Amino acid sequence: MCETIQIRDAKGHIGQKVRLRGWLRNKRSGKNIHFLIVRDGSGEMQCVAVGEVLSEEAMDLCDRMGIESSLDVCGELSADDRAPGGVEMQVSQVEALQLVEDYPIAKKEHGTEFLMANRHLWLRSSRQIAIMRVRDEVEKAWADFFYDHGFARVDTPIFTPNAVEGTTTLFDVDYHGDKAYLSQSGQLYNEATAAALGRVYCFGPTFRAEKSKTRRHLLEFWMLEAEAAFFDHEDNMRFQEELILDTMRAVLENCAEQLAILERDTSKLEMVRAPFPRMHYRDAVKLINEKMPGREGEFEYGSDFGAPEETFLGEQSEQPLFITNFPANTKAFYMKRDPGDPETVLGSDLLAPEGYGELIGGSQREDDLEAILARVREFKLPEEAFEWYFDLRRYGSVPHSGFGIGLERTLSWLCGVPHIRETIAFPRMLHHMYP
RNA sequence: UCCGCGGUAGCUCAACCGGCAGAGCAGUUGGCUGUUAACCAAUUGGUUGGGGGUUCGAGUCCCUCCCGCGGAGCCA
Repeated sequence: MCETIQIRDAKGHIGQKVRLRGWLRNKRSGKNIHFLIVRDGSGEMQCVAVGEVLSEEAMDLCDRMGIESSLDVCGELSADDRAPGGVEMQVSQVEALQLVEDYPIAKKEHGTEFLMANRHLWLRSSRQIAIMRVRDEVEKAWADFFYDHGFARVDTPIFTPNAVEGTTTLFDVDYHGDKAYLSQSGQLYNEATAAALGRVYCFGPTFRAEKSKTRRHLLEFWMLEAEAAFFDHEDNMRFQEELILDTMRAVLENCAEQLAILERDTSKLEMVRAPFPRMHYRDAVKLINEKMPGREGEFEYGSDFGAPEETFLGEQSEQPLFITNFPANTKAFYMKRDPGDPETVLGSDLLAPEGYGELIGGSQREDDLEAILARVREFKLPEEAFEWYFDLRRYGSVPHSGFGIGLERTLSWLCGVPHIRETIAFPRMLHHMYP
């Protein structure tokens, strides 16, 4: 038996007889010849089966083998321009692990409903495989980036005892008689671990029970949240710029093939440069009221931007855009007020270019005990639940900042995928939990 | 939750003013020595989302429920 290889390594085995194990992506047949397109997860290979070489039984097997049959083939690899990818296999031996005759997903178009109901099979398509590869690349890039910058990954709990924000909808679960909530952020815990390790981040699933039904919302999504002691608002934004640039570099360098499958216009990514433009909330409101088609003069100072405003602002520039200094009453209680502009906070949202929406939300945190107590009271939050958090302001409080970045939204932008449901293997959406 | 659109063959869709429910793909059978979503020919396949109503007659009109899609709201 010859050596089993992964298709991605095929170019290094030209002239050798090798073995592939995988699934039949597609098949084209002529008299006495079958072109088996084999997929093994790492790539695709055209395997040519001809009657002159194979037994009658083997040719008959190829004839009966349907799309997504699992198979085991051996043969010599040769360079051939007629093969997609430039390398093909002359099959000398073929075995089916399982013959499939009725694979539900056809080669032609399908609707969203059908594909979502068959998400477990849809994942086998080239486009979905490409997106999952980019996702893997981004996760690796993030892990490397934070490690290289001295951040320790300290994961935060998913069960949490209370609602951090009064207005937000959380999923509740029975915690042996007590009510617990699924985490919507590890931020407060990050502040505790940052006081222990200096620079930390957590990365995990985040749950939001809002009844959002849009192309950029999931009920369960993955968020990376970073927190750094002694970072101020400016340090925080500069660090976010570095993260975005490094993520983009990793994807452009290592996922060119995937971006090509996704037909992503990479020139749009290549032109991204730091520093990203920064826009004061007040100026963003002014811009919307002066320039946004159909909404001139309609936007009220003091409210948060909706999806159309975010899209409009994102489209104003080819660079990611920081919106800073939101009015304090629209943002979370822990954000520090801007001493030079006390109605606003030292926080920023980073909007992706091309209208892909908000990627990052970050801020410098309020580090003064009296100020944060006042904010908790102002927001009518249960003080006793935050006692441990106030301790962080009682024992060695320091200026610190952090941010959260959504993995799926980052992928939507990098991959040029308009709907977030394709950026996670099994999306959890409003009224949609199967498979 | 609200607004809009939709549900017809396994899949993607068509069916004019209410008048015999149709095509492409898939499947099946046959053909083709190099295909690139292979191609060519033939062929199978229907409780038109469920329930109720109007009508001589309903995929089509009305009521109602269910499901999906797009958007809004909501949303560190």
